[in-house]
Amino acid sequence: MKLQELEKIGEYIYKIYKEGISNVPAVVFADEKIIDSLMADQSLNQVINVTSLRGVVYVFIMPDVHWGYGFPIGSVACTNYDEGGVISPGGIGFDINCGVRLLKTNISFKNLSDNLKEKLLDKLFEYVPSGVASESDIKLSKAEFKKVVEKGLNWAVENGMASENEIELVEDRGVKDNVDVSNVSSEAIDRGKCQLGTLGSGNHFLELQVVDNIYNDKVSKVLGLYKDQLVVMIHCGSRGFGHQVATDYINLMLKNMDKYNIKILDKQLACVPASSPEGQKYITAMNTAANFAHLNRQIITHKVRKAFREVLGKTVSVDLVYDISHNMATIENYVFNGKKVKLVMHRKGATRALPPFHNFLPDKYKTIGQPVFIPGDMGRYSFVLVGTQKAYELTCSHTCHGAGRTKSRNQIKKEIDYTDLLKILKDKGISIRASSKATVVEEAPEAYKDASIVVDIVDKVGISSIVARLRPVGVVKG
DNA sequence: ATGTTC
Repeated sequence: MKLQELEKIGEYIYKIYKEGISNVPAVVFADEKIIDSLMADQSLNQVINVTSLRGVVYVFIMPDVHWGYGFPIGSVACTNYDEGGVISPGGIGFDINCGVRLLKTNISFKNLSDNLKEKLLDKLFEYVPSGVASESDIKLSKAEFKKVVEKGLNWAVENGMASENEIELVEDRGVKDNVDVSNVSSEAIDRGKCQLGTLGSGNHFLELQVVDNIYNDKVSKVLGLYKDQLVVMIHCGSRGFGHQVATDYINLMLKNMDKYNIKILDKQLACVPASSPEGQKYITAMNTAANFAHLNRQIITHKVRKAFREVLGKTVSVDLVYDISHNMATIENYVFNGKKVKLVMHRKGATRALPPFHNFLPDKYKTIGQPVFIPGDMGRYSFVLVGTQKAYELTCSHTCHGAGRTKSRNQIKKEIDYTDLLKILKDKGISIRASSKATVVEEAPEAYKDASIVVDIVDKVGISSIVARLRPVGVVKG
């Protein structure tokens, strides 16, 4: 390669740098096959575009990388806050604070009859609205909604949908600092006020899963996970609310970039200095949407508990393991390569993977590092990992977020038939409830890499450490 | 991802 320099710098580690464009190299964690597909794809240009942003100091690309809006999904972009480093909504994504939470039950899967599993899925599908325009049974006025999103998970505690102990297991206790709903548009509030406790569509899901394999007994024990245990994984975000916040601020930034003399290679990289008035406003609006997403996953958890109790009785327990975010930006002082910098850390399809004894960790997980959940596709596996010291040193404490798409929605629709897919899943013991057949086909396992491949890479590189494998047995989709 | 192509 000439201008687009790709250099292998270690086992599963590459650098990408384009002379005259990149301010810093992107460090890519991948195997050869992933590198090949990256080089053949638009996502290569997106990686290079990110390395050209003003004030960018570190770019990390994860093995689940694929094309996204402006920034590739599977990227971490850190800019220097004190030196005019930018913040860009495209580096966070439209679904602000999309994330995953894992719930553990006190039920062994072998004790759950098919009949009860089906009943449970019926109830879950009934109680958790899913699909694009789905609305919640919680309908708030605009004024009420504003208070609710400012309170974040504290509102769930006040309303009996979460316990004080439980919210310790959510990043920032589910209440972001620096929230200001007055920087959120009236349209966003309109879209969000009837969507709390709804799943959404696309790759979002609620799954009944079984702990299928344990790779680390000690850590599993601390997390309260054991083989054959029934668990619940929830993957969703901030719905139309976050989407509108992102849209509003992309437009605002496009209008204001000239003022800061910012030139970008793609309109989708719209950005302003994080310390500018527009940047500050976006940060407060993004944090408000982040509160929404935490609350959304919490309210869904409450509904899951209701469904479980009705089907399985009062002795059933459904406890939060942890709640992670994979579309978010934070501003943090970080010591990297011996240098202390205030970083604007954009993570888009990337998960925080904090090392053991990090300040941000809840007491019960201090010794093991931050729990990391990597959802795979509906037919194969999802994974539990933990953050490591090596992630602190190599990626400012980040790892991957999923399997990564290999086929577009349109492509997979041409290849897979809904009825065939349902039969294949049924033969594997996986039942489905979905509000849209098209969505199920778009999310077919064949449209994704096997999450095992991605997880194996991050584990071997050491930017997180594998703990357990989870296998889906029931799926609720939008 | 999304009141599914502003």
